[in-house]
Amino acid sequence: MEGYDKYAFEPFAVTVDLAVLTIREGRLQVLLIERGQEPYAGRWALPGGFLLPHESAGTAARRELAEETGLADVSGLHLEQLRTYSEPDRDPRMRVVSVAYTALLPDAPEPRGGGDAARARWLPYDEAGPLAFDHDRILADAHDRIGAKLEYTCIATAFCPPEFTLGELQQVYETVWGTALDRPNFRRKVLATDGFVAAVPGAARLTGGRGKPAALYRAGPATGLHPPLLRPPREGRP
Amino acid sequence: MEGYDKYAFEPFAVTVDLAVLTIREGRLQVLLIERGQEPYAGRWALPGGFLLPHESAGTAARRELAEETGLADVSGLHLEQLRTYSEPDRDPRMRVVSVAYTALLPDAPEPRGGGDAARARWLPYDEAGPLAFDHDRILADAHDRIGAKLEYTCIATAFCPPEFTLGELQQVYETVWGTALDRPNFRRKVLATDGFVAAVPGAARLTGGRGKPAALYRAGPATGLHPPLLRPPREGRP
DNA sequence: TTTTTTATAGTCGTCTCGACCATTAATGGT
DNA sequence: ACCATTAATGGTCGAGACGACTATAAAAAA
Repeated sequence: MEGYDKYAFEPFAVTVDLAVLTIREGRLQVLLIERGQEPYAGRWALPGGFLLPHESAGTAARRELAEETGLADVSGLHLEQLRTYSEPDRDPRMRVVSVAYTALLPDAPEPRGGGDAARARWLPYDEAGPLAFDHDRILADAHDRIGAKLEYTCIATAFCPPEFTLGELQQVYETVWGTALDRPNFRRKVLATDGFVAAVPGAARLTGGRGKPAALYRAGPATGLHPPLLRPPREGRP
Repeated sequence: MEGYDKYAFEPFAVTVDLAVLTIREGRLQVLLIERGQEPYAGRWALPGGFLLPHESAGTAARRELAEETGLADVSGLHLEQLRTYSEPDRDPRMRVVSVAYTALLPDAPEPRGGGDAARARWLPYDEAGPLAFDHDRILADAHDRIGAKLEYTCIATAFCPPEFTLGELQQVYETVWGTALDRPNFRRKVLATDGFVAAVPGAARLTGGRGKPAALYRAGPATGLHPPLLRPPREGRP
């Protein structure tokens, strides 16, 4: 922050990129848009765009999220800064520094193609082939971060609708981590963690299919998990 | 990343800011430089500077770290991106987007005033009065992040010299967290965590003052802590 | 020598967690 | 109507981790 007068500084273009994640059909899916022009024409990319002159990166991210998903109200969604990507050659045309954000959505409406005429769609995380720019890296970083934060925060509820069953919450963990969890143990842990979830008092229940109907819960006031809900250690020991 | 031709984009200045932390005299201290010019002339600020045209933020951060600390070799130091600050009014002169980094130093040489003629010094974290710009916020975020990462990573060794005692390692935790830990329990936990520390085979020992000499350890190959070393819960329950 | 200081070793009870098994309440098929 | 299936919920049991605490060892200071 020193040397304003001593050193010349280069102007950069600053953008935000969004890794918008949801769980559809039991799979982790990501919102992608198809690029219409070079470079990477025809390739899929994370949604994003330039910061407007008087916008912070967070504000720009929320604006882009609204535009790209077509949702009327994005104020309640979980939006979190991931990290900033600034490799000099990450955009072949010019110097672009991008602040990446991760957004978590509960339900998954088919995206109404955003402001641009580009196509937009959900794609399963593991099928999101090679993306444009360094977006593969950004997406992988987002997945890592979310997986880690499931352990010691309550963000799993951000993937769920306002009222959800413990089975749905468990599916979030299993889908993001790619591992199976023991249902009674998961239940015991979640209910023992103060403020994680709150039972819907009306003893309401949901009928999703067959089997005993499940009790409904809402997200609780807690944000952190103490002690954490640890991911089961990988089997293979190299 | 769409709309290059549709929307005009504003050029921004991009800087890096560094929260350089160390432990001196049993206290968490931060490297600060005194601003010589307006705005915030005479105030203390985090070191930092503009990205050079062909530099990534990480490269710029490491360069600034070397310049500011005067250390010959900063390649082994722990340097990690914290987050990006982009509020439109964070610098009264112009639009500046800053990528903040956290650096952890083992020993703490008195800083040789960097390239700029500004004064540089270590200051205890809790005495780092009001800083210039939004640097109070950045510094607090860095402290939060480091405190959290002590729980589930091995970064504590980044505060220690190449060879250290378990007592020194424990002091890192106690200083950053501001809590006392039980020595035998801390020892048991660290030694039980595979790859956290490795005993120096020569049965070497260090004489720091009185008392029984302690065995020396080096940082192990592990980076994560499974299960984590949880911070003791705060006493007051609001 | 005695006291002080710090490192290291060990104990014990509580709590958590993983791996199970059992029960309940719904659906679908015969 | 009956039974198999499915999923939620409830509970048990043993291993392990952790907090609190006591004891021993090895050095310097008094």
